[in-house]
Order: sequence, then structure tokens, then C-alpha cells
Amino acid sequence: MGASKSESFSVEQNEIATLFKALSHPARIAIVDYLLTVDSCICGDIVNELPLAQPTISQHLKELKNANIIKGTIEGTAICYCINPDTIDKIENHFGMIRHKLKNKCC
Amino acid sequence: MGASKSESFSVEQNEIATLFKALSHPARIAIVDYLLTVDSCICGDIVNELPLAQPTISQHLKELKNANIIKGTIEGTAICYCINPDTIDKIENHFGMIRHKLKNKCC
DNA sequence: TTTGTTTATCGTAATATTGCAATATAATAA
DNA sequence: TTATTATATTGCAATATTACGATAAACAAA
Repeated sequence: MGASKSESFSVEQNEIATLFKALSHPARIAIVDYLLTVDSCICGDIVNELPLAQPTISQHLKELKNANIIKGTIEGTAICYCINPDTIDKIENHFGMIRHKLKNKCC
Repeated sequence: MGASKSESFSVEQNEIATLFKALSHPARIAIVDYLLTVDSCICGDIVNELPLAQPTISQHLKELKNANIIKGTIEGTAICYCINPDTIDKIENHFGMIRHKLKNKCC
């Protein structure tokens, strides 16, 4: 095989795995890092910042956007991308749940 | 190509991406979920719990272990796997940093 | 209109991941 | 010793991801 058996798992498990997958590549972490250091941001800035070709960065941005980790608004010719705080909340809540359940554990 | 250009990014960016990658598959999320619902845990339990073959689960456990998300201690013939709270801390701290930097943002 | 600027998409090669049957290993029990 | 039990490893096929050149699309400026 090779395809992951996602239908065997719950919707919640697939959703959170999809969020983590979007963050599972150093280029996408670097994009998020960069978005956090600048006030406004356009894709071109990222192309100059990272050692990857423009189509590659566009592809990574698309994956972050599909996962709702960033959102982009059109500003004339450019696109202003920024972090979506709601999705950050969602991931933080997941860890809050883990932390809560860990409290009652031996290890 | 196809190999990710990890050498182009910082050690920190690669480290956090590796943690997220370990959590980027629904089966591994399900394993973490299951470890949080039982007090002690052995691999065989997980094989009975998830709709995947034993070698597949063993492989997923190995990836979680390599990423330090779980740790396993030998208990006779079986292995007792449990969550590593230190790694959960590490990921939570990363989101703490994101949250902190988001505070000073427009969006 | 044409030109330039910015971002997206297509096509494809290289590489990585997923899943499992078969088999191996390690420890215990008989 | 020979089972038995629990987990790991090997090998391979199917699929997914990554990266980028070429090209397209969308829009502004001249």
C-alpha cells in the first residue's frame, strides 16, 4: 500500500493530524516564523527570505492555507498572508487536553 | 528532487518540524489518544485497538519513540509505552512563543 | 495595447511514507 | 530443550511529498 488508512480513524484524529502535517516541514515552520516577525507580509518577501524557488513557496503557502493556519487577503497585485489565530487556538486546546489527561497518569 | 532541503533551515525549525511530523498521521494521533486513556500500556493492546497490522503499529510506535513523544520500558515480554511529558512541554512552549508574538500583530 | 510584477498551476523527477506478509529476535513457560 | 508470546525488522508495492522549470493568470502602469 502507501495510502494512509484515514477512514479507519475518527474525524477529530484526522483533523488534528492534518494540522500537524501542515506544520511538519521546516520550510512551513520558517514561513510561520517569518510571518510572526513582520507586521504585514506578501509572498514575494518570503521568496526573498527563504532559499526555495517561488513555485515551491507558493505550494507550501497553499498547504498552510488549506489547513487554515494562515489566511491570505489580496492587496492589489500582492497577497497579504498572516497567521490565523483560531487555528493556533485549536492546536493549543489539543495540547491542553493532553496535559489534562496526563495529570492523572503514573508516568 | 523530492528530498526536503532541511539543511537550508535552522536546527530549531527542523526540530519542531520533526515533532509535528511524528504527530502528522491519524494512526499516531490514535496511539497517543489511547495511551492517554489507559493507565499502563503495552503494544499488544494497541494492535487490538487499532485497525492496523502489528508491523504497521510497531513502525508508528518507533516513529513516536524516535521523536521522543513516547517512551517505552521493557516489562518482561511486553513493552510499556507512555507519553513523554517533556516533549509535550516543548511543543506547548513553541505555541506559547507563537501566541506571544501574535499579541503584537494586527491580524 | 504592451510591459512588468506578483502569485498560481502544470508537469515531472527524486525521494519519502504507508501498510503488510514474512521473518527475525527476545524473553518467558513448559 | 521446545513451545509460546510479544515486539522488531526486512522487503516490497502503492501512494504521497518535495522541488523546480516552464508557463499561465491577474492586475497595474506606461
